[in-house]
Amino acid sequence: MAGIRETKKQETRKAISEAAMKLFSEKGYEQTSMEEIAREAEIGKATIYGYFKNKQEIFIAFCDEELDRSLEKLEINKTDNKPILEILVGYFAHDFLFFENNREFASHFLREMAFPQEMNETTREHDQRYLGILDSIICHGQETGEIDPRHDVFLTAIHFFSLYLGVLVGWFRGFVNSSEEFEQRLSALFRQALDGVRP
Amino acid sequence: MAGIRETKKQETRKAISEAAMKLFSEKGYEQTSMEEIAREAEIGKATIYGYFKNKQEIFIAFCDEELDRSLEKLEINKTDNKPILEILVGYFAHDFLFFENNREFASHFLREMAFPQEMNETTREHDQRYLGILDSIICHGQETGEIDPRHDVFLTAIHFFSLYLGVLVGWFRGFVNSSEEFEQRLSALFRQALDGVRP
DNA sequence: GTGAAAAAACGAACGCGGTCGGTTTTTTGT
DNA sequence: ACAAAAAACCGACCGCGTTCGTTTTTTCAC
Repeated sequence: MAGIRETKKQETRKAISEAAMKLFSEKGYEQTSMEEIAREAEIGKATIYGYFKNKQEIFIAFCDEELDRSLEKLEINKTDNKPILEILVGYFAHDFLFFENNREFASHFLREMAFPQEMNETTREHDQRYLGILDSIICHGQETGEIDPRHDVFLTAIHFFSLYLGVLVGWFRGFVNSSEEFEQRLSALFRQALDGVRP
Repeated sequence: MAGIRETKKQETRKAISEAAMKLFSEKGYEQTSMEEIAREAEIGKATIYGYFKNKQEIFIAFCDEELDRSLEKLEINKTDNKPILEILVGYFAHDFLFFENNREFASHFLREMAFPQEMNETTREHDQRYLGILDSIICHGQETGEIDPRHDVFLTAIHFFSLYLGVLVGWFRGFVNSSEEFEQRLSALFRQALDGVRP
């Protein structure tokens, strides 16, 4: 039976992933040791390294799943007939929800996402997927005539994403303190982006 | 003589700082151990912890000095009579120089700066100083009539800073690969911010 | 079935960041 | 001048992430 090994391997991987997820959620990333994860998954500490390159990678895997779930939801209700400003704010506000509920995770996650130590395939995939959705929102805006079609779609997507990132940083640094304030700032910046700041 | 202790203390601190700087530059942050820093500074490992809270903080101190030097230069030649776009791009391009020449540092530094584990006084000071300069550039733009004075100065400063951050992230993720490309992207985004993206 | 090769699991050990307790050096007060 | 207080210093140690070498389990040709 060529399947037994493979099945067991997948089970072990899942056990590690779930153990880590549980402990990370309960006590935070730093406060969870590899030994505890191993104990929870009922395997030896060293065995983990056959499945994940290091502790950080277990965390990233967890975040990836979370992000996947998050992106799935987003891809569904993007065809609304709302003004572009609302769609964009809604998109990022949804994204922000996860960060707000998992501040410690968010810090780790964004560090890795914004300034990765090494770019791997998964990371690149996420980039593409994330920016792809943004692109389609911008395109939609061009179709409804809310955005000038002469503007490069990718560049414009980057523009709005940058503003989101800026507000996120503001949140981490204590300039923004609630989700209401978050959306408000984001709206204000997006309006500037749409209308420009020239007289 | 109340001076002997103080003098020696300063000397030791400097020795640690210089030893760390030297080793970080030579072999990178991760590859430099506290023991090596201690050996280079000709003190015991534990002594370092009387001067710096942890390894990260030695690094931050180094970056702070570098940033100070960088900001000093910037504050001087801001009264040029160039168009606002050029001033802004010049401002950030100058900032980027340091990152480009110290990529590994930059990654660590920006992680800490954008998503700090804890906000301390020094960090807040830098925020204020950095945004203060940006504020004054924006004000200058309002005076020359290039920026609508009805826009909030702080918000507009955040806007341009966010775009800079976005391009930086792009650089780290491999979307931007040279300082020329960097300035080009930045200019394009700034132009969008100035003129808006509506038809 | 059987035995050898391949894969997976893991106990033991390593390296490094960080801490503790005790010793030495400097300052202070008389 | 000299003890007592304070500050600086450091050897030894701890905990954790990661690696190594060995043992156990699985596979598969015969």
